[in-house]
Order: sequence, then C-alpha cells, then structure tokens
Amino acid sequence: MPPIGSPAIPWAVIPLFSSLKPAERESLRPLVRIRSYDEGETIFREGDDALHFHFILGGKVKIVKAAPAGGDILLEIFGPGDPVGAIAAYEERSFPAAAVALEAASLLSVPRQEFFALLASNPLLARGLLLGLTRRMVELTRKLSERGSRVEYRIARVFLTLADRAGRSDNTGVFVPVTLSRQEIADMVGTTQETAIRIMSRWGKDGVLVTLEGGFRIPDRARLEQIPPDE
Amino acid sequence: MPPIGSPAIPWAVIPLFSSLKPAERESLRPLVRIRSYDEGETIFREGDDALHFHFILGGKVKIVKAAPAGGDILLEIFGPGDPVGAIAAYEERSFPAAAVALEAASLLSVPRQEFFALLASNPLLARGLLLGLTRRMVELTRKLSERGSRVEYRIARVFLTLADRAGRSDNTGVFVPVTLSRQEIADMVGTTQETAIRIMSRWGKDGVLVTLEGGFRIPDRARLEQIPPDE
DNA sequence: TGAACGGTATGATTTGGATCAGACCGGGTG
DNA sequence: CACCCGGTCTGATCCAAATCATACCGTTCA
Repeated sequence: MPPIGSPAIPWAVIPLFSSLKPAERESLRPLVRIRSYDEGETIFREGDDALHFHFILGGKVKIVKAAPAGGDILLEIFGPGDPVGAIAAYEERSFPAAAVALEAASLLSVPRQEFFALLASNPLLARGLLLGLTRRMVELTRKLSERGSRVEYRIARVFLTLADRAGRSDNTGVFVPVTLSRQEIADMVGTTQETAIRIMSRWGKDGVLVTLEGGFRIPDRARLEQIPPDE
Repeated sequence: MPPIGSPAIPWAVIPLFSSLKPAERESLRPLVRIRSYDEGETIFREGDDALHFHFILGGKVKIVKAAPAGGDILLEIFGPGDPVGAIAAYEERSFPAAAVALEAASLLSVPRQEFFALLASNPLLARGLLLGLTRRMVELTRKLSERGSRVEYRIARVFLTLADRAGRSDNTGVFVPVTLSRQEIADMVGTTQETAIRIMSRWGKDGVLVTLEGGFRIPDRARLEQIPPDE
C-alpha cells in the first residue's frame, strides 16, 4: 500500500502524460489529488476559478453551460483519460462551463501552477494539449454549422458521433454504453425535452435507435445517416 | 529594396512572432510568401489540404463553413496579426472551413513543416498559440450556448463583440469599421437574409444601430445590451 | 440606353418546434 | 400503505422565423 497522501497514480490511462519522464512523474505524485464523484455530483461550476487541471481516471463527465435563454447546453461528454477544464485553467480565467459526473467517476487533479510549469518544460505535453484542443475545435465548428438543421438530424448526428467514440459493434448493430436522459439529449442539441422524447420514441417504434438499460442500440447505422438535415 | 524572394516582413504586426529570436526570423525569411487578395477572393476552401499557416498582415478575412442544411455559417472575422487556418495546419488535416477576404487583404504564409519545426523548438510560440486557441474556444462555446435565443438577441451579441474588438468610440457612440452585407450578418447568427434585413432596418429606424459607408454606428450600447434573449 | 445583377426592402403564408397541459409509471421513503 | 417525485409520454395550441413572392434601387457592362 502506498503511504497516505501519495496515491498510486494510474499514469497509463492518461495519454497526455505518456510523455512524462519518471522524474517528472515522481515530482508530480505528492501534488496531485484523486477524488471520486457520485452520479450527478458537480466537479466545478461555471464561473468558478480554475485552480486545477482535472483528468478522468474512470467514469464519465458532462460539460454543461447555462444558456442565456434559460436551460442548459450540454457541450461535451468526456471519458477516462480525457482532460477536463483545460481551456480555463490554461489562462488564469474562470470556467466557462460546469462539469458534472454523468455516472460515478474518479478524477485526478493537478494544481494549475504545477501543470503549467510542467507544460513550459515539456514540449511534447504542449503538443498533446494543442492536438486535443484543435480536435475539439473542429468538433465545435461542426456543431455550430449544424444550426438551422432539423432537430431530428442533430440528434442523429449526436448518436453517430457517440457511436464512433464509444460504440461497441456486435451482430445486432452498435451499442452505445452511455446513459442519457431525454432531457440530456435535448440539451446536447439545444431543444426541449418534449421534442427529444417525441423523436426518440418514434425511433424506438421504428427500430432506428432503441433505448435500453445502460445505453442505446443502433440496429442500422445507415438509417440514422440517411436522416436529412432539412425539408 | 530587398532582393526578390526575400520580402521585407513586418514582424511587428504578428504578436505570435514577437517571441522569435533574430536568427529564427532570418531562417524563416526565405521560406515565407506574401500575397494580396481582392475583396471576395478565396484564400482556401473547406476541405483543402492545410499546407500553410497564414497570418493577416492587413485587411480582414472571414471564415465560413457550409451548413448541412444549405447556406453558409460565418464562424469568424479575423484582422491584422491574427493567424488563419491554424487549427487545421497543426494536424495534417484538411481545412474544416473556408477563408475568404472580407475586404482587400494581405497575408503571410508559412509552410506547415517549417512552422511546425519552429513550434517544437520555441515554447513561447506554443504558449501563444495555445492561448489564442483557448480564447477562441471560450468564444465558440459561448456562441453554442446561444442556441435557442431569439435572432434579434444573437445579432445584438454579434455587434457588441464587434464593437469590443474593432469599435472606435466618439461622441456619437461607437463606430464599427467593418462592412458586412445583410446576408453575411445572417450567416453569422444562422438565420436568413430576410430576417436579418427586417431586424437591421427596424434598428435603423429606431436609432439602435445604423448602417453607413464602411461600417456601422451604435449610438447607444446599452440599447443593444438590453435586448432580451427570449419572451 | 437598357438589360442584367447584387443588395436591400416589405408583405403574405406556412411551419417546425416551443409551450402548455395532462397522464402514466416505477422507485423511494415517511 | 399512501405519497411524492423524476422521468417518460402524448395531445392541443401558439408563435418566431422560414419561405415564397414581388418590388426597388444603384452599378456595371454590352
């Protein structure tokens, strides 16, 4: 057993840390904190000071932002290995959105200062961060360009990307092991719970996308892909 | 006069290059290219291979992305000093959106390879890029959270941020020296030209925001800020 | 000179989805 | 047990904005 205050850190689950030298890991160990969160528990709120970088060791975390018109927008769903709150922590600014555990989760937190020092001395770390940011950027611009498309199309896109990122294929189609309420689905595409429900239950009847325990099944990807953005 | 192929480079207009050492600048000089673009001319298209990083020396450039439902979304307006196409060029991927000169513009282009090499050796450059990306990221998430707000509110937000970024204040209010067609305004908020026209001409009558030669005048910022997101 | 054209303007009509209003169901929990 | 509560479902109504239509510039250009 490791002594208290120096937890065993599962470096392997965090790709961004793969470039760290043993000495760097050793120096980081006494500074980091590992904490578990229950489903629905808030990790940080919109507007909080970004004092730490967080990394997901296990579980799933959603990033939500309050919309000016009321309600929330679900911006991202992160899983093991993903950095959380990196955008805000890099500058000395406050979080532009909140992070909430979508299911029971465990997070590693590194004080802002320490991570920042590491970043200055380790170009590969900077490169990894830059790479992750550009990927998210491309995703976000794609989402923005979907404005004006029908809700059904946008929900279809959500599940298609979820299928790509977390889906498991078997003989009955693709299974997406993510539990989302209809409200959360609505928040992902900027609509109301009611219309999300209508679309989801129609899809259920038609066998396009079925809700079940612990996730969703997509019997036939092509059916989802064929849903048109307009008309 | 500098010899052909080695243009005089106005380093000062590009903040990102402020950290470059004289030797680095010297090595870059024979590799870069400077080119002028007419208003409306395309700098790169969506889907093109990202072979260069571009920097704006003068003029304005818009970033537009084709929407799945048809039409364009205007994602960004960049001015002198801003990097263009950085997201795509960093990875070996193609541009996720097109760049078009909003007015006559001059751009400096650095081959992807060279810029990338520079990035690896100069941590401050990486830091600057990272900083710029995080800023844009925050902006993008804010825009995304505006889904569901009324069009009038979204257009108001566009002009308020334009006023912050490029506005010049005088005794008659703020003047925003950017020429935008009603269609381009529509593309910025994801609506149609007609509704953009209706809102803009109503604002003109009410003196909230006036269109004139070479830009727009906002007599009273507060009037724009008071426009509610819903109801 | 006049035809073609891009941008602006305004009215009439239509519609996707928001809003409002109930209803049902399974799982806590006092 | 009855009660409540969060999530799901469905129907009825409403409305902001899309769509369709038509007109009016100023300018380029043949």
